[in-house]
Amino acid sequence: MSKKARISPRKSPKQQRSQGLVETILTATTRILTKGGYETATTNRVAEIAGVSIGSLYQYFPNKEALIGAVIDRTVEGNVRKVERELKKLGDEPIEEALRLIIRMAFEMYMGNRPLFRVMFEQAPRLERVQNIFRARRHIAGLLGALLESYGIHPRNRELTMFVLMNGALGVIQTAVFDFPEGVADQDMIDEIVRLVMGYLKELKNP
Amino acid sequence: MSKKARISPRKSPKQQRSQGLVETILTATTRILTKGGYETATTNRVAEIAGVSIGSLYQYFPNKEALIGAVIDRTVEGNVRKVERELKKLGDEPIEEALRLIIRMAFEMYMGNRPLFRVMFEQAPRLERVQNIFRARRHIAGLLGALLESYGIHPRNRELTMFVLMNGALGVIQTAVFDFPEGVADQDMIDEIVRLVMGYLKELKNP
Amino acid sequence: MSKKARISPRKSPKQQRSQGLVETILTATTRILTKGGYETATTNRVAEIAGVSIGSLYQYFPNKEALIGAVIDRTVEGNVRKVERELKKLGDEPIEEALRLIIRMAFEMYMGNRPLFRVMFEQAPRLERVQNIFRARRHIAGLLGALLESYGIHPRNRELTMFVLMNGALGVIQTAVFDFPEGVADQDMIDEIVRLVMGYLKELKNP
Amino acid sequence: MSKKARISPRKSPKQQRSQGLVETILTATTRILTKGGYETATTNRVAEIAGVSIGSLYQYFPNKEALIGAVIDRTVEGNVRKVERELKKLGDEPIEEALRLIIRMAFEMYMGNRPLFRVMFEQAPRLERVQNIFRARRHIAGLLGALLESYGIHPRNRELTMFVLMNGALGVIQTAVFDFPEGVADQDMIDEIVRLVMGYLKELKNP
DNA sequence: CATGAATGAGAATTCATTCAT
DNA sequence: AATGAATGAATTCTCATTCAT
Repeated sequence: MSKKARISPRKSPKQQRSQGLVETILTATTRILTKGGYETATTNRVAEIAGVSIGSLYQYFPNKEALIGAVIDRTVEGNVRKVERELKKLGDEPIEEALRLIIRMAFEMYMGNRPLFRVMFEQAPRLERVQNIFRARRHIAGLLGALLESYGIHPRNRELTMFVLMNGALGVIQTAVFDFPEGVADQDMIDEIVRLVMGYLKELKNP
Repeated sequence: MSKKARISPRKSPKQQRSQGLVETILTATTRILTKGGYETATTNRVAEIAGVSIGSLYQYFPNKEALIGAVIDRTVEGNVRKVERELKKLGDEPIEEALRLIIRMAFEMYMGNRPLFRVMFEQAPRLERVQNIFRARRHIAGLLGALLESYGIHPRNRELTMFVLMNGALGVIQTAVFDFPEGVADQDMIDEIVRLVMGYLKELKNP
Repeated sequence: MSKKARISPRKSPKQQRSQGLVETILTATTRILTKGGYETATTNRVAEIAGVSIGSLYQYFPNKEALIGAVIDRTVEGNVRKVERELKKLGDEPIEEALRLIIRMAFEMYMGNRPLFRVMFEQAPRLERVQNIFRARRHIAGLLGALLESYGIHPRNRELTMFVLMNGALGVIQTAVFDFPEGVADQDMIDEIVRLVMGYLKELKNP
Repeated sequence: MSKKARISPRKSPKQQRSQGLVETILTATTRILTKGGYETATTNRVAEIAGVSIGSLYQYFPNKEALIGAVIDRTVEGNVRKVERELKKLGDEPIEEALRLIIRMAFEMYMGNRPLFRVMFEQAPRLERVQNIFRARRHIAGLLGALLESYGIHPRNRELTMFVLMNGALGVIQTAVFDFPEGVADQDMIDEIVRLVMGYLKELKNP
């Protein structure tokens, strides 16, 4: 039995019925993953919760990896779209305020999906999905870079700068999601991350 | 009969022979984990690679979780000790230089153990080892806090500050470990993280 | 996740194929139990003998206990039904003759299933099946009590009387099954048990 | 690895130390068997409880079967001796009273060792120990036969009579040990068994 | 003789995947 | 296409037994 299986969906479902099926399955998988983690997400259970036969599941996902991978992709894409939407909403607020809004959004996004993020982080490597995740991050970094330019900030090495800025902030958020320091209010945490980012930006100007 | 199995080693190996055995098993596990990830680390395989019978393995680790947990603990402890050692070596260099040294050390530590860190981050939650990991982080954060104080830096909320500082830097490093930006030299990355941290510290003084 | 596993069948087999499967598995288990005792009845062996995959076995029995338990239940129920059938056949023969028929039936039932009865007695306690067995015994005791009443025998404490009568007779039969006295004909043994029971009944009348 | 192992002790221990060792091991085994049943009586556990090394245990018992077998033998022998002692104490009481005393003794013997008797009944067959048990029963049946003769009772087929008498009474007692009827006093149960036996004896005289 | 660390065959159970209907 | 019963390789873990010290 070959373990080297395809990771992309077996067929691109074009008919409505299939579309719905795929959607149902992905939603069920996401829910199970969110509730019980990877261990509880057996293919049979997914099919059962989705109200679909296990055979049908395998009609659309050649194996479990493809299924989990699709969930990750869908989640990542959804998040990217959400960020894009929020960025567009931004008006002419001062840079610090804009960053605070973005950071709060990220904070809430992670906090609201703790278990799923955990699974994503756990399983993405095995599933060769990390690249997708990192591509998404780079995409968002690009958007943020443009935002900063619009505020007149032109780092020497823009890619590197955005990498540090974004992953610095996310590093704090991610850890906070798992091990939030006692006695600290969410708001204070967000303020502090803003400080980290603002300090970095100032440092770039006057090193 | 409790199915909630012990997570600590079954017997504390006091005799030389056993000491060696435990060591051998942990080393083999680490190697397998490093090479092939959690999925490849079956208990039988560990025993085989360690050149030990499966029975002996279970003589010292009541179940697989305890084994993996022990590996995580051992690694965490080793890292903590290493950091402590490096911190002691620090002399009277300017603060920026001290931070650079510490950041480089962390950078190299992660880079040199990529796969193991991945497994640790993956499995720690299931094994209730996260607390150990975070405790270790907090311990180091405390040491770093003391270091900063020795440089005359007295944050208002020291715990929160150290949390942000440390996890901000580690966030960049961790991501870099998995997705290093192309065309960037290690040295540049380290410099940039130093900038992130220094900017944050200055921001604390003059907000 | 409860480790206290279900003891009842995992799914109630409604389709013909499954019905047959469950039947096949139970029959195979009974045969193995009869031939080699509990120790030889490994789940894998049962599956093999039944010509069924081990997976299928676990599809219908959540664990080994449930399997053995089902065998015991099935056997007990079968025996009860058999006794009921025989009791119905009874006509207007004199009481002694009626008892002789019943005793002979019990004698033959035990004799024909020696090893299975042994396993049942061995494993029933662990499997919490004893209650079922004793309930069955009490049920039959009730039927016998009614029979006696129809012959004008009204013991003071009917439950106790039936307990002694029935288990007295069964005690002899059970031992005989394992250690039949040499030089004694089955018929003589049965006659003697009838004497034991008749003597007891007379004693009740004229103590 | 041969499963057909010796069942008799590996060596007959003649030295005091060994005698004590064997005794200690048998006692520990009995205790474990009594408390937790056969499943809990692993050889390693027996050795531990006995305060003896597992190696020493195997010095005196070639395998587990021999160990359990020895426990059964010892228990059976002890019981036989106890019965003999009690029988000797009997004076010139009327036969019914003598029988009552004996039955009460048997009743108490079983009641006081429920779990051990259960194990004996379970494991004896596998261990080819049944013969010993039945031999002991026959021995006691012989003594009881002599007792009856001393009361002027001369059954036609003495062996068969004693078989029925003894196993009839024991059948009631054994079942009572596991499933005592509610609302019945021990004393009443014993009286009823006496009635069963007395009725049988009368039946022998005037059929 | 005693020790107890070491052994490894074998048992129960799971779950991704297939395929006859 | 859909179904879900059936499959069986693979995994964890136990415990009787051995043998070097």
